Amino acid sequence: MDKDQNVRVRFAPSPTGGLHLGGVRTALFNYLFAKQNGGSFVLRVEDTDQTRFVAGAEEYILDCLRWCGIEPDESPIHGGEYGPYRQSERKPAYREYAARLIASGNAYYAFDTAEELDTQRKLYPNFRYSHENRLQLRNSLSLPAAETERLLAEGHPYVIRIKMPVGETIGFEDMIRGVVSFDASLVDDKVLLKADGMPTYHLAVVVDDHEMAITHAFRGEEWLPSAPVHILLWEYLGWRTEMPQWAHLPLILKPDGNGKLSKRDGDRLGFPVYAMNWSDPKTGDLTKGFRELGFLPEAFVNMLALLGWNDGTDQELFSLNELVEKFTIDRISKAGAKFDFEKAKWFNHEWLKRSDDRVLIPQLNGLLATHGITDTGAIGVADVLPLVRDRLTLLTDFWEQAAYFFVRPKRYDLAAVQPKWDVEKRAFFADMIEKLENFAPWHPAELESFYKLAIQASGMKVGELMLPLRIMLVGGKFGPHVFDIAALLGREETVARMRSGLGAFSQAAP
RNA sequence: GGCCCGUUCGUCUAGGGGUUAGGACGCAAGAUUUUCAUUCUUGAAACAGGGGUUCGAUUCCCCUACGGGCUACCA
Repeated sequence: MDKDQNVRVRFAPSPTGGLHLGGVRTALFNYLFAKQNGGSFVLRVEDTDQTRFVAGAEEYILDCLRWCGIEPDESPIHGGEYGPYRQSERKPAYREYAARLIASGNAYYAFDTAEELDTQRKLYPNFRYSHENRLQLRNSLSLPAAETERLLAEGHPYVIRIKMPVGETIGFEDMIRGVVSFDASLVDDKVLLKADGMPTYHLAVVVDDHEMAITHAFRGEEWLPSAPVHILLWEYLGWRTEMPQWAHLPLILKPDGNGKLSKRDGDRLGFPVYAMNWSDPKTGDLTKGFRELGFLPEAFVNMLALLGWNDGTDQELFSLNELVEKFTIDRISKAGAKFDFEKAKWFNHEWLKRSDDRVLIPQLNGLLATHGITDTGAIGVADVLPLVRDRLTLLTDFWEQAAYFFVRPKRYDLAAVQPKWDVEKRAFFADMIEKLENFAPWHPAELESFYKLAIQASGMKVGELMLPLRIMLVGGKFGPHVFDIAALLGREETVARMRSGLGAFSQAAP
């Protein structure tokens, strides 16, 4: 791979909906390679098919990339020297090049209707529009020139197809897979320009990559079979020496069973497949995203990068900057990888443990706000975070791990207290509440020894009196050390919670 | 069916002609924690099969099997 100063790498999604895991990873690898080589990362929108264009999708894609820390150098929104960056705005160019291909004899007009092609497909199970049958079909190769002229003049709908050669082997060197070759006569005459005048991906990607001076392109492995068509177009258009270097990335597969990971798998197995929430403006359907589930972008990016790439050491945790520094194409694996949500959560746990408080606090305040807490009062997220951070896998776990610092327990895990609750314990707590009202200093260690001494004096077991206290303060059998909690809650709040807890326990099992 | 790509623990993977085939997730056991987690330690767990080449193949070659992708006027 060259360290060319003019490296230009593009990511060209179709804006038809949310950005799928595979899409984000493709974008990431494109970005890493561009940055590593001091080049430009270009976001181009392949909105070829107007009927499938979804409002807001373009901004959504950009937001997802930004959340991941990827800022394009050029895009429909940023602009740039090579614009426009929307395929729909580049329409005239495609027609022109399609015409050029016809003139050079490498493409032809085809007038076959959808029905006619359907009939062919029913007649011949393995129908392919190719050199084997193109002379029997209705196109400018089979029809007399005059007839073609007439059909065009009368405005009959037509498509333009590439004329694949016979007996040629088309090969190229994939940056990941090495030499890949195809027998051109086995590839069909793909449509390049549709009846509506819009290009198919095949024509568009070649023309756009050329006009945008793209030097390297990472795309999913599903594109490998159409590579011969693209190579031929680069050649027929006279640009073969300027063709970008390609890397076909292995696919991300379903965790169970077989096949490509799809949006449905997420719904079915209970994990997101999109980076961020996406609500389809047409159907109103909401597809959940990693961000909203409580993933940190650092963890998301890290997880994605390690799905099919590693640096050859045992290191698994990488920041985006480290990835830029260490990324190498030759360490991308060739085989598809099954997505593992458990591992994804582990990455998040690790990133949560090592993220700076200043990064987490605003996000956690945002989380509290979604639960209706806009003013945390005397105790802030910053006070609570050190106590619970190691217990978090997702950012959103903060609510169940720490909500009791901000809101008094609404109900108690009575089942855990009831069986062993008795008059003696009730008396102990009544007494303890009184004593605590005057106890100082209000620190975890002092509170703990004071409490334990009182237990000893009562003759009861320590274990039996710790759990009820915990449940009074937080409501259940969870949370950090109970005296840390009491210390942070403060005297007034601790005593108040003990009072109402004592009331509830006594009522349930007097 | 045809074409293309692939195949190391359940999963993500390291390795590479001679290794006790390494790590991570998950799982199991133990320790710590008078809650629940975290953490720590330990354990079970893999080279798809068959032929070559070779003193020696998991590693290189071929075949088979299996998996995946593509086979649209979708990208």
